This record gives sequence, C-alpha cells and structure tokens, in this order.
Amino acid sequence: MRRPTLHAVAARAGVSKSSVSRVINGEPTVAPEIRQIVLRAVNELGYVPNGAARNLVTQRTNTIAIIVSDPPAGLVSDDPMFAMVVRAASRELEAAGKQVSLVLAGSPESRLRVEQYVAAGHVDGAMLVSMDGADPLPAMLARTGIPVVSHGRLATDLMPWVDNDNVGGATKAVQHLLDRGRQRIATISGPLDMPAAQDRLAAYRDTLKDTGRRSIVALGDFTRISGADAMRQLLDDDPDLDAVFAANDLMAIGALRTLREAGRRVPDDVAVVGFDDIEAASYTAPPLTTVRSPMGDQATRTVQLLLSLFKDGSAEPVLLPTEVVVRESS
Amino acid sequence: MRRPTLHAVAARAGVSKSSVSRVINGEPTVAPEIRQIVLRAVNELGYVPNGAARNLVTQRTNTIAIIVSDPPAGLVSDDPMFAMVVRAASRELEAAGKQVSLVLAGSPESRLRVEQYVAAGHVDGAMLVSMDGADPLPAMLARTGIPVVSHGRLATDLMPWVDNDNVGGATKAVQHLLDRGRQRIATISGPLDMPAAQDRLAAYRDTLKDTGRRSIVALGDFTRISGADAMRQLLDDDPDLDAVFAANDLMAIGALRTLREAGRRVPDDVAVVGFDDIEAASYTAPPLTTVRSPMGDQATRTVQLLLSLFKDGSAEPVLLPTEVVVRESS
DNA sequence: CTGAAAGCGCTTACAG
DNA sequence: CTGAAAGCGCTTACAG
Repeated sequence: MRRPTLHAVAARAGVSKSSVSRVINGEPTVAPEIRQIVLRAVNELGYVPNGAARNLVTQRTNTIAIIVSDPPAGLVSDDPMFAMVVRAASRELEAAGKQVSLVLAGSPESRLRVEQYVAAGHVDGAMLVSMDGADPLPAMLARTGIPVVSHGRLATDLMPWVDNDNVGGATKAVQHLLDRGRQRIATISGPLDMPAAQDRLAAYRDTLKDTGRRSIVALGDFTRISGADAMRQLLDDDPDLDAVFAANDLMAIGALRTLREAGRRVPDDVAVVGFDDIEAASYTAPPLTTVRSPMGDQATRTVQLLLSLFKDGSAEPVLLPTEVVVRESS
Repeated sequence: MRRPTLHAVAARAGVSKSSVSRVINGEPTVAPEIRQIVLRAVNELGYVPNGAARNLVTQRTNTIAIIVSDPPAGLVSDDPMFAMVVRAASRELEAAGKQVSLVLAGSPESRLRVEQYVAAGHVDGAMLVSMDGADPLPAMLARTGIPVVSHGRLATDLMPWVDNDNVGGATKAVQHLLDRGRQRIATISGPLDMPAAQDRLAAYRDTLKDTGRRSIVALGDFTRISGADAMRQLLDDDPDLDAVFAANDLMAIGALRTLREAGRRVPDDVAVVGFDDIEAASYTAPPLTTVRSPMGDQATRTVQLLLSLFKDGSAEPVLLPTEVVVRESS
C-alpha cells in the first residue's frame, strides 16, 4: 500500500489541496471548520507530508550536516570529544527543529562525495569538526555558498568558528606546573597540522621561555598510545624531567601508563597535566589535573553560531575561556 | 546565482533533458559523441543533480538513519561504544554509497519526531542502536514497513539484530574468576531494561549457582560513576568479597577507583573483570581483564545485515562470539 | 478565506 | 539511440 498523498487527504476531506497544505503548515488563514475536517482526514489516513516533495518546492531541507574530518586511522572518532561534539550538536540542532546528517570525511574520495552531497542541495548548512590546516574541505564548502561554521579554529579565514582558548589554557597549565616548583617541564604535542595542537605547543614554549627554561618536546597524535610512546621517548631524552604537559587528556592517560611502567611516581617524581577534562580524567590513578573550558559546550555554541548565521547572515568567531582543574597528578 | 539545472545543461549541450539524464546516470544506451558533449556541458556549468528532485521521482533517498536511543542523561552517547558504533556504521554505509542521517532519540517528543521523519520518506532504512526493552520505537519503526535492523538484541521479535554473545561472554568472565580461585564474586549490573544487561546478569547468576555460591549484585547504569557507587555499596554489603564482574568496562573503571580509594589492592585483594574491551581498558591501573567480541565490529555487521535485508528481503539475527582478554586486574 | 494552476527539477515509460 | 511528455507530491502566488 502506498502512503497517502495530499491529494488523497483533500479528496477525503472534500476540500482543495491548497487548503490541506495550509492546515498542515499551520497557516492562520484557514476557517476553523475546514481545519477540523482536514485534521480528521489527516488522522484517519495517517498522512505525513512527503519530505522530498517539500524540499524540492521550498528549496530547503531543514537538514544540517555535521562533517567530521576523520583520518583513516580513526583518530578523531575514537576520541571522547567526538562523541560529546556529536551529541551536543545533535541536541541543539534538534531543539532548533533541524535534522542532522552525519558525514565522516576521511579519504580524498569521501571529500569529493561531501562536496557533491552539499552541492546537490541535501543540506541547508554545515558544521565542520576537527579540520586540520591542510584540509581542502573548508575551502570547498565555503565556495558552495551555504552557511558553514567550524568547531575549532581554522588556519584560514574562510568561516566563523568557535574554539577554546587553547593558548590561554596551555599557558595556565604550564604556569601551574611552574607554581608547583617543577624545574624540567616537558610536553607531549598533538599533530602539528591542527591549530589546537599548534596553539598549545606555542603557549608551552612561550611560557617556558619567559622563565629561561628550554623546551622538551615529543610529538603525539592525540591518541593514548601516542602519549605512551611519547612519554617513553621523553624519559629517554631527559631522565631528570619532573613534569609533563600533555596536549590532551588521552595522551596524558597514555603518559601515566608509561610512567607507571617506568616506576616513576605521579606526582612525586613527575607531575602530569592534561587538556580537555574528559570524564576519564577523574578516573585515572592518580586523578588527572587538566584544562577545562567552563563555558561548557563548544559544540553547542558552534551550532548556535551556525543558527545565527542563518538569521543575521554573518557571525563573529567565539573564543571560550579555559581554566585549570587541579587534581592529584600535579 | 542559482545552481544550474538539467535543463540548462541540455540547452548548452544542444540535446534533450532525457539524454543528459541518461549520461548523468551512466546508462549505456547513449552515443559516445553525445556523452562527450553532455559531460563537457556538465563540467563547464558545474552541474550537480538536485537531490530532492531525484528523491521525489525515484522514491528513494539513498539515506540510512542511525537512530540512537539516548536517554536525557546522555548515558549512551558518553559511552565509547557509541562513537565506535557510529563510526563503524558510517564507514560501512559510505562504502555502500549510502548517506547517514544521525538521530538521537531521547525524549518522548523526539521519538515522535523520528516517526514523522521516517514516515516522511526521508530514509530508505534504519539501524537502531541501544534500544531498551520498553522503548516503543522499534515497534513504531517496524510498522512503517521500511527495512530496519537493531544493533543489539531486542526483547521482542520485531526485526533482525546483531549482538555479542552476552551470555557466553559473561559466563566466561565469571568462570575465569572461579578458575582464579575467587570465592566471593560480586557483580555490577547494567540497567535491567536493557537486554545486554539482563543477559550478562543472568549468566553471572547461573554460573555462580552451578557452584553453589550466592549472587552479590549491585545495580549500575553503564556509566563510570554508577560503577564507582555500586562498588562502594558492594564493599559495604560484603566486605569480604574478593572479586567483581562489572557488566561493562566503564563501570569497571569506576569500581577500580572506589577500590583504590578504599585501599583494596587489585588484583591481590579484589579481582576485577569488565566487559567490552574498550581502548581505555588497556590503560587502567592495573590494566583491566575484560570480555571482547573478536569478530570485531558488531556495528559493521549490523549495517551488512541491513544491506542484506534490502537485497534479500529477509535476514537472520547474528550472534558474535566473545572471549576473555586477561590482563592484570584478575 | 478558498481553489485552480503553475512549477520546483528531476526520471522514465513510450514513440519514433 | 533520442526526444517529447507525463508525473513524482508538494507549495505558492494569483484570482475570486
């Protein structure tokens, strides 16, 4: 059995399709008795308007794409931040009556698919998540002309974004370690093609330089295992280090495991500070000192930015303040 | 500037719309020279077919909904399993040329929205994630007549599903603790309206009963904090317990924290076993013994099940084998 | 306030 | 192999 159409409802109610359409869309210029009759017919037939037909004629889809730049290795989507972002954004979009289309753009081919998808008019706007500096996707999407925002600062000035104050947060983290009297403070950096990693590393370097200390840097990719590996390398390079600032909590968790295996006590021998304040940070042994963005949901704000873009046609980037949450690891 | 239409391409190429359509859709019955001309016009104009128009006429959308039953508290989406499921499913669907529509259905209102959304023909099929036994959504969706599968066994027989062998896995976990010589084995259960939690608890009870031991049960909701709380309660109830089987890794992580705070050594005083083998299980102190489904991606299989449903019209439930991964916590 | 008509941008029998 | 025509199911000026 086919689904009933507007035509069927009109026939049953004995009115024109125009009137049915008006009732369905809640237009005020409909006589109460007609509204009644139509609503009854709608209920009796279980009518639901066809989405494709509606999209075609209104030229809108009420759908927003969440486009996540997830490398083949799945670095991004294994991060608890990914789930938080997707959830918070979904909620906010649902509250605004929008549908969510999730697109994981990993390979170059899938990037092409994304472009086609957007160009086909499937979505009214898009939110980019976790784009690295070299990614061609932001430029592609900006070219399509639909409203786009980025969750996370972009290297280029293609669209408004919402980000944590990475520089401020990392500065506070390193300052905290200095305040604790730590002398040899190392860092585990994120992948340097990502602005967040760049900012956190730069802040680390600058803060140490102000005190005349030298930087001790190992490179990770924001995963636990990379943090563990980087920590091992740092201990090799400088066995006397007494503190490490990891550019995110996952790498800090990896570093904690390496320190435990190496017999270093935390925080007695080595203090550890992370970044993000994911839920797991409260459950490490010892619980992890880290940097949190207290304004809460960057993702929620990103969605709001997108919505304001629809309303006002333009929007300014947003930088959310960050703060150190001191626990027992430092 | 409007986007170019099929009509514009036809005009530029000097052929009919039919021919352009055939070229776009790769139909073989097109003369090579016409194909050339059309493709050139497509490129010159940057033509991309309008998705809504296509959906309307073909009565298909090439879109699959991933519908996640996420309670207001966000229990599900904070779970690393959520991210894994979404990622694996997205990949598999993309490989099959499908778009992904992500729907988080928490409140009763949003369930209604989901029904409308599906009834509006926005998706060709759906994959349900983490439905509890009382959820009306599966029945709703089964009624719509579109192909639907469930990631996780359903209490009712409404659609095919893919699940881990929860009973087998939990049985092996408890057996493992018995083999280690543990005498008083407690469990932290998941929420009992979820089939996975029911199965794991039942298997725990049955395995212990076979040895004449009594069950020691505390209730959690699959979150870390609930595991921590439940562990505290278990220690109150039975200070002499020497092992605990948590129904998922997150609760096991919470239990580890409580044990640490209570001064119990793991595994010397209390052995701990989890379930799922999430990445974090390798990073706890000590690393967590847990149950893994080695066939890997339940989500990938669920998508494959859905695709086979499209092809064959029917499909059988799939149960994936599980195995214990022994680490240092037991 | 209501209805007939046009049109959104495609695909797909049907003739030729 | 190609094109003219119908039609997918809606919304929206336009008359009345």
